Amino acid sequence: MARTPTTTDVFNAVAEASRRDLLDALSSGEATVGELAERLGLSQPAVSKHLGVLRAVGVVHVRVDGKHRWYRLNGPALKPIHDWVRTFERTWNTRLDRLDDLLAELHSQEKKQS
Amino acid sequence: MARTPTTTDVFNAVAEASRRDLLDALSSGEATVGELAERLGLSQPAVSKHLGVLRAVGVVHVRVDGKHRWYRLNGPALKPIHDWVRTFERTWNTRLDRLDDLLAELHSQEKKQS
DNA sequence: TTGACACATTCCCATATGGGAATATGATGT
DNA sequence: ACATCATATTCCCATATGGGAATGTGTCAA
Repeated sequence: MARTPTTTDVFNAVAEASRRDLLDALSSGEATVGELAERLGLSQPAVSKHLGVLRAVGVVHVRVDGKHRWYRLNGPALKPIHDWVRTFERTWNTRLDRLDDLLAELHSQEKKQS
Repeated sequence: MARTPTTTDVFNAVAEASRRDLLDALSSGEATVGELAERLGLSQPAVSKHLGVLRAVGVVHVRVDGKHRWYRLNGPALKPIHDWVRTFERTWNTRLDRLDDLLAELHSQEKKQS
């Protein structure tokens, strides 16, 4: 057999750096194919295809609006990756590190609410 | 161009399910190629090749011991994945969820120390 | 209807894959 | 030296890739 198809699961879909870049770009909100193409310096067909893969594994959703297509991030689809890699977290993170992380996050959350 | 080579980075190396299985198996400690092959039901050459990829991206290390080769997990090499996917954590996790996670982990750590 | 626009799809190609089978390498025991 | 064991490597092949170029599709405005 050949290599596992990119649309098999989120792990394979996200292996490609351009697709991770697309998700990063979408984390700030909805975006159009053209916008993404310009932001990432990719051709329009390239972006369309990458978004097709990301859509196939459910990590992005589309909203059709006239001749535009608004792509939106669907974060929870990335959870399997998080859950898996989290198993190994203890190999580099101590409990105190994690507490620091949590406190830092609580702080940033407080800021956003003020 | 073709697809990004598996040895490019950890993301690509870990996209293949068999290689994730290998890492899972190694999380309980060092293991031999033969052991891994039997545990995962893979052929010896297959395991050797997969380990080669994992080694190329630094997520496993080898220790030569006579005619045996003890492979060992190098967890921190997975951190880039964790760091990246963590950016999206807030899309599915609330602060309280994370607190629950932390408490659960502290509990399990306490158990291991008794 | 026609044209312009925003995307999606198709066709092309060089390239790497993972798996099996076969073979090479290297260390050990006799 | 030799046979054996544990791994690595090579050769094979079907298959999918990502990118560019070209083309198809659907929507809007005049």
